[in-house]
Amino acid sequence: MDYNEIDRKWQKEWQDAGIFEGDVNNNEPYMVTVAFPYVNAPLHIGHIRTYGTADVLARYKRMNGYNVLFPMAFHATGTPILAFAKRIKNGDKDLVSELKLFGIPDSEIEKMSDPEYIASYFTREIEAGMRRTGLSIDWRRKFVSTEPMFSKFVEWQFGLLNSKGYIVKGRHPVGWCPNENQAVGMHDTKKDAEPEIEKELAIAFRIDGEDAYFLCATYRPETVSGATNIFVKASAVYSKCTLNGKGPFYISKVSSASLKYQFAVEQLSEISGSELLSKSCQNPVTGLKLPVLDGFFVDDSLGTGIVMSVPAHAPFDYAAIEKLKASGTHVEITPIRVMEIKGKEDGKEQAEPYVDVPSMKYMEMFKSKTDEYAMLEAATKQQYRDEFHYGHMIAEGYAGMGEAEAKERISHDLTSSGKAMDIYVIANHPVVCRCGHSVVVKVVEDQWFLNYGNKEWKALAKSALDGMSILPEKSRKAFESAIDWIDLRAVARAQGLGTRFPLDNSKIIESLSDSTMYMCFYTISNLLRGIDPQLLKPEVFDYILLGKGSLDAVSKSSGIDGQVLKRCRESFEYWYKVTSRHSATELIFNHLTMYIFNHSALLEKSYWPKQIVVNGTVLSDGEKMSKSLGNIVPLVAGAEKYGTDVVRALVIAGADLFSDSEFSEVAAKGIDERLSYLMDIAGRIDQMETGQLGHNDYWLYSRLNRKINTATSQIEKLELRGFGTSVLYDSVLELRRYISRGEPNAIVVKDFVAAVTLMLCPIAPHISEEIWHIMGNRDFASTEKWPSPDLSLISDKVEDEEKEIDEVISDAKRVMSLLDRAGKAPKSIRLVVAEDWKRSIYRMAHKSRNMKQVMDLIGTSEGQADLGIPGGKEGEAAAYASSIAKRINSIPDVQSSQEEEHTLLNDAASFISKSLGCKVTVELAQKSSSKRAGNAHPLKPSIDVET
RNA sequence: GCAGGGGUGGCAGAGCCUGGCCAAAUGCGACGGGCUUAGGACCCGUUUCCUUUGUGGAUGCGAGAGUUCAAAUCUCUCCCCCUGCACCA
Repeated sequence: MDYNEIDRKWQKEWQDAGIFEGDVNNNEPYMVTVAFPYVNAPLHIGHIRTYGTADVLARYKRMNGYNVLFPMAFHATGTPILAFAKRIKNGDKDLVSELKLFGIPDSEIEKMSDPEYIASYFTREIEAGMRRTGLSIDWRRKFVSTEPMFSKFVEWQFGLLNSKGYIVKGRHPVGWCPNENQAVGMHDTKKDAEPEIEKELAIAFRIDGEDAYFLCATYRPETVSGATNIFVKASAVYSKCTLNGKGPFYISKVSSASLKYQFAVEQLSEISGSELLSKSCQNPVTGLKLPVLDGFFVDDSLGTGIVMSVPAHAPFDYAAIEKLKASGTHVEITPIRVMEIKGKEDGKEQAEPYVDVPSMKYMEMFKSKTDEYAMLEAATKQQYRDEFHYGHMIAEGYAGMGEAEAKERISHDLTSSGKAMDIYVIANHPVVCRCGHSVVVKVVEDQWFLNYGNKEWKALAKSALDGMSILPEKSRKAFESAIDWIDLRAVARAQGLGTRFPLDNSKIIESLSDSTMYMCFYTISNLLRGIDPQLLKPEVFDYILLGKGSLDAVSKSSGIDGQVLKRCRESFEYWYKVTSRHSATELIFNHLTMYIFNHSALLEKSYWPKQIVVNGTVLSDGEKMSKSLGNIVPLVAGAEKYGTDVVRALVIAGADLFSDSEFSEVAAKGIDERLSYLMDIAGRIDQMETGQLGHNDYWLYSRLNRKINTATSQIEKLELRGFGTSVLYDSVLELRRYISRGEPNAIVVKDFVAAVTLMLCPIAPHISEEIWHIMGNRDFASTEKWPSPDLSLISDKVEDEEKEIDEVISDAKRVMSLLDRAGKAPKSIRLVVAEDWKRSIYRMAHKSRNMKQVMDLIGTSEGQADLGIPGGKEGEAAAYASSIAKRINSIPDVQSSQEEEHTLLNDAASFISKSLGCKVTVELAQKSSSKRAGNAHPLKPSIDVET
């Protein structure tokens, strides 16, 4: 079928009819918003996961009579667009080839050294892509996050946050490129490595006979009392310097250069590492005299370039000492153990021989590693892991404490007595900036933060969350932890596009923080369009969003027409009552949580979000879509190639909300086949007969109404995988069976296809619309009423009976194939229907799930009468009951009588006969002459194949 | 490391909340057959093992233990995988 033609036709019809434009009216409102796209790339099919899921909800709600608003805007603030422009300017080949992958012409790429142009180009492209995908968006409300009128809104937001005391000032470590002199994040580094910043404790070891210290950075300050010596790198250059006026300290020259982004560093002198070897110092806790040694593993660019050596707890330290000994250096060092392992139940440590030097044990554990360095790394990791979980201090002053507690206490003790200080390091060093320089840690003073750590604010956010529906519900826990976890968030940056930070005009508001409330702005963006942004003073938004002040006063002071202000207020009040927010799962820990916080802080409770929906991503043939793999499917190209609805169904309904969905050609073909089948049937209804409804017809009605019932509850919860399977795949199966079973009834098929088409509409709107019109309807399926189930037509009995027919056929086929193997050809088949007393026994067994009770009943004459066992059949009944005793737990609930079953099979005999290619007769067990009559069970007639 | 989500048949993926018609839906793949000049599409069958004029049995849902008349489903322990971890959209 020609999807493209159908897609375009209905997109145009919808557009012309304006059915997706939402305006205030008397119906119940429902507003759906999605994380707006960042305008530095075209859409690929992965985007449709989130946008499409939101669209499904919007379309579903629309069909349920809600007045739906699904708006869209564009995100352009922040640094990526600037970086993008710069890369184009520098002729970055990777970026250019990536853009070409999306089919962007050279003539356009050339112009992209201008950030403005990038934003406008992709804004157009993305909108076109969304339109091409049939998203039911009200485009009249679109805006870009860099627009002046939106900036005014953001300024209002931050002014209000500040007045509530949620903005604070402090110091903060960031990844920093000393060469480019700016903060760097993941997208600024080679291999897109995220600079992981960790805090270490730098401990000062007083040098004997000199007013100076060795400054050792360590992750494990709790082991300091086990320090037996100091390691330096003999070949490196060290610097004697003060940090923030303290010291003087010896640290490596390289580290002194990077630490100046954290401290005021005053260089005093330089000295070679080998010269340090003659010095000694004191352990700050135990007072032990520590020699200085050359450590083979010491890297002068890590930490401070000086390491405290704890051989008992650090495999590297132990190994370095052994190495020195082996090379003939005179070393007299006894490892000192500071903790022991308790509570590990595998018993290994009881038997271990190196109890005084635990690190030896761990080295032994990984001795199979060929590479010594890898062995030591593995040993270090394992030892730390064990000691973290099971370690208990034995060192004086901290005995009995767990590792974590001891670490905290010792750090505190050392820091408060001036013997140590915090320093930040790049944990995954080296992280290299795109410019080629190693990234260091810079502590930014006077940084502005949103204080998400504020207790009252957290409580507000929690209560907002409690009042919200979260889909899928199982992700609620993630939100709860996110609210607990989120703390200070830097909010002003030196660079990037965006809104100036009201408290410091030299800064730009960070781009995730400026997009936490923009959903409100949709309700008024179309009304404010054309108004001079300068008029949008805070009191305007106070009035519109908070209902503060009087219309006249605000109109007068702002200079904005009172009618406009009034409509804005009404629009906000109307739409923002019920909002559903959609995003991908990875935004739970930042955007979505910030969204909750900001809404709960700024708006009245009645305008807090009502629902958040999160979804997984899209894989392409099992792989994550990535530029390097070249497996990104651009959205428009995908829609053109496979058909919009095929892509939509695949991506949206291909997986559970929370898991990743899979895009593959094979699956696309599968969807295509089903959609084509439905369309084909719809076109053939006219040629079908009508007549009296038979068993088969009631079966299809039962299936249909059951489907409507369950599918509706599934789509309510956006369980779209199950929904899609039931509405698309199962429907096709059911229709096929129905048609092959006998004369299809036009009315029944029409009812079925109509309901299925309407339910399919949110997922596959274009094809549904087409089918709907093929069936002779004039109005849009998209605005049609969602089908409601007729529960009275749902019948377990009818469905069980049809299932019985299918099973008779498949069982008979099996028997026939066995006969075939034996070289016998079937002549005719007799189906023998089980007696009613067997049904009584089944029912009893099903109800009681206790065969003894049933047997007891058969044993009494009253029981026999109750069960309808004819005289003389007691023995047979008891034997029968015991024969089914084994499967007591799987005895079905039988509703049909023998008479009914007989009629059913008789009526279906021609169908069964046709399926088997053999004559079929049906008889009652008590009247049957078949030897196999006794084998008949309720719903499982005995099949006697005569040869 | 912390937090969240997972581990089901050749593969993908239901089922798990609310234990029992679950040898486990559905799809894909594979194999055999039909249709066809042939291929595709379509249709039928098989796809853990054993048994077989059938509706029977064994094993079985990451590993182990437990609760129960009964466990893929409930409890505990362990192993493994995925995602996120902040100034970055």
